[in-house]
Amino acid sequence: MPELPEVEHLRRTLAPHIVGRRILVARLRRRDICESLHGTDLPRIRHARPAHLLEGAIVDRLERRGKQLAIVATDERSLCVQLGMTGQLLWSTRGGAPRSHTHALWIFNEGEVHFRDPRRFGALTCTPTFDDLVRWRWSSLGPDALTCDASALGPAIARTSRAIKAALLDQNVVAGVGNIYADEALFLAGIHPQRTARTISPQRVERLANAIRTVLARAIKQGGTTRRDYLDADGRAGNAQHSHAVYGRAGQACPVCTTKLRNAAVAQRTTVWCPRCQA
DNA sequence: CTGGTCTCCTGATCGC
DNA sequence: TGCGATCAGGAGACCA
Repeated sequence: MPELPEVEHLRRTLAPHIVGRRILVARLRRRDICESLHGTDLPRIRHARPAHLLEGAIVDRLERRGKQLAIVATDERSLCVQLGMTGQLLWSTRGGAPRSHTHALWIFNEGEVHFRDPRRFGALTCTPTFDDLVRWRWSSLGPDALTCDASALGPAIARTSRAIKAALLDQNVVAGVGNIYADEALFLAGIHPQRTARTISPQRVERLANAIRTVLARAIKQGGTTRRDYLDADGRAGNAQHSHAVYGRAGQACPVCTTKLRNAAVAQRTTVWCPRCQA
């Protein structure tokens, strides 16, 4: 997905188009990408009705936690969007035929929001209130990576024997870090991705927490990373991919010490690191 | 509970 | 040009 910076940039580009405006029509073109938690105590009811998808509602705000984005209405109905690997929320003013793989759309007086997701790893979750979303979906997430400091990160990794990279990718440990920014943050902190999480010293944990915030904040400023699919609400690609230190640069020179960057699978994910800076 | 592996799906790219 | 293999930014299900 889109990791935290991409979702945050999407939130910022989508908000001006829809906050304060009424959703006239909500259409779900593929039911299996949506689940609704309306009307009962779980676990999950599919076949959301248009009202569950905020039809008739006025958008009050967009909330983000980690990589998840919620559209919250003034009547508290909420719709949580997970972008998966290839999800997009695109704003358009022309009412032409939706692009391929558009699974849901919301029509406003001023334009439309289309949810596209070719690979369909994304999902929509509808809840009667924002509190319900937090309770059922967001309460198990770790601290938001953009604001997490050592006091939040330390306890989260203190007892796990997993590789630190695997821990960072776990949304219940810290919310918002994915494969790209895990590698970038570990590089900036000088920590080997295979290092056992609980053996990292408090000083290094502090350095890692700082690195995570730094890397994510920088990427947000650059509009996120676009490798292939990511676009913001206005259809624009990001620019953060041009300043990655290690991600996507296996075999090339380390930007700090010029050692050849190594790559291997860690936690089943492509991982790149500098064998010298991250000993 | 924990941690590792598998799997869902489409599309771009690469080597033959 | 065509075709199969491989690889992608995620995360929930399943298993030992």
